[in-house]
Amino acid sequence: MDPERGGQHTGCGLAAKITRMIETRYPDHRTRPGFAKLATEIREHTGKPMSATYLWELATGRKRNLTQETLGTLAAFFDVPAEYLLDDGVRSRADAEANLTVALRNRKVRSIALRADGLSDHTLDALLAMVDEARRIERLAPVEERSDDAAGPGDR
Amino acid sequence: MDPERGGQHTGCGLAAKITRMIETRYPDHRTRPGFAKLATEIREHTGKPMSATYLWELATGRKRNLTQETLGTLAAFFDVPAEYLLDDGVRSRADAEANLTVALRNRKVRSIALRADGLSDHTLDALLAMVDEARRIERLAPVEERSDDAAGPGDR
DNA sequence: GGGCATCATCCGCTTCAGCGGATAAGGAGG
DNA sequence: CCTCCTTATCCGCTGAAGCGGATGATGCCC
Repeated sequence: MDPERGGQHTGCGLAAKITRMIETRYPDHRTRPGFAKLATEIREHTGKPMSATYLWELATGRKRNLTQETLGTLAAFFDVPAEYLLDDGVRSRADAEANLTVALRNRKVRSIALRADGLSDHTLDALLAMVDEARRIERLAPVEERSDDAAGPGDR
Repeated sequence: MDPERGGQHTGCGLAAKITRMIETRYPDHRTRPGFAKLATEIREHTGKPMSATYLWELATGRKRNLTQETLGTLAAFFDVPAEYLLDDGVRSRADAEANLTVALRNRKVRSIALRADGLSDHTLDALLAMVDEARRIERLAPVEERSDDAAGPGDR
């Protein structure tokens, strides 16, 4: 059998998310479709296959290791980012920085990130210093970043 | 086999990503480990199972519909956001925003984006000008930014 | 009451993600 | 030369993802 490796079992999360997404999409639980109807709706709406049984298994936590395809189908139908459906134990450290997507709602920050890509390391260091200095001037709290990478030379 | 649903086959992407990630992590292709060694390394580094055969199948495009667990293992080892590994056809509309995560593979760009958040508009403009100037100096192509999502669809 | 629809739940099946254990080819070292 | 290690590639298996088709229960209409 496959024991939980983390010691912290992370199973029930996905089922709750599915249930919540259903409830969100159909707030009136009197007219809420059952799994059969819902599956049909998903199939027609996304063009991808989806069965009532499987939806039930997901909502009750019986199956939780989805494949990309299923993940995409659900994400498309409920219109949530696919990453939101990723099981809680799946995210890597790099994903923690996906929080940063939040920061990027600011359009200008986004532009800066996009344009900084591809610059030389040396220039990036200079920019980094500038932005840090700017934070100091504007009296913002310094950003804490974990720095533990061993050999991570610039990709590309 | 699997009938194409979209008419647009999106298969080769993942294999290329895997290969690129390997090449990125081991730039010297003379000392680059084979799939067997690599699998062992992944296993020891992440604590999750991974087989050499499967790695090869992924890198050659033979298998492409990963489950969350495998996705997480690879994302953790290569230190990329799990969503980056999502196959190209999987992303929902809500994911468009996260496209930019690709640019954020570069660690320093990431830092800059993180720290730029919260700064005043006026400071951001200054930074934007600087980074644009830096691009000019380094003779990088100017970044074209599409302004398509001006009026947010409302979600998030 | 009897029909008809939909519900949640289950059982059994097919398909494929993922792996173990071959195989042959390419070095390094004796 | 032969042996040992690692490589890429393949074959065949197990287990689980995912589905089709039961089942009984509930509610609506006649």
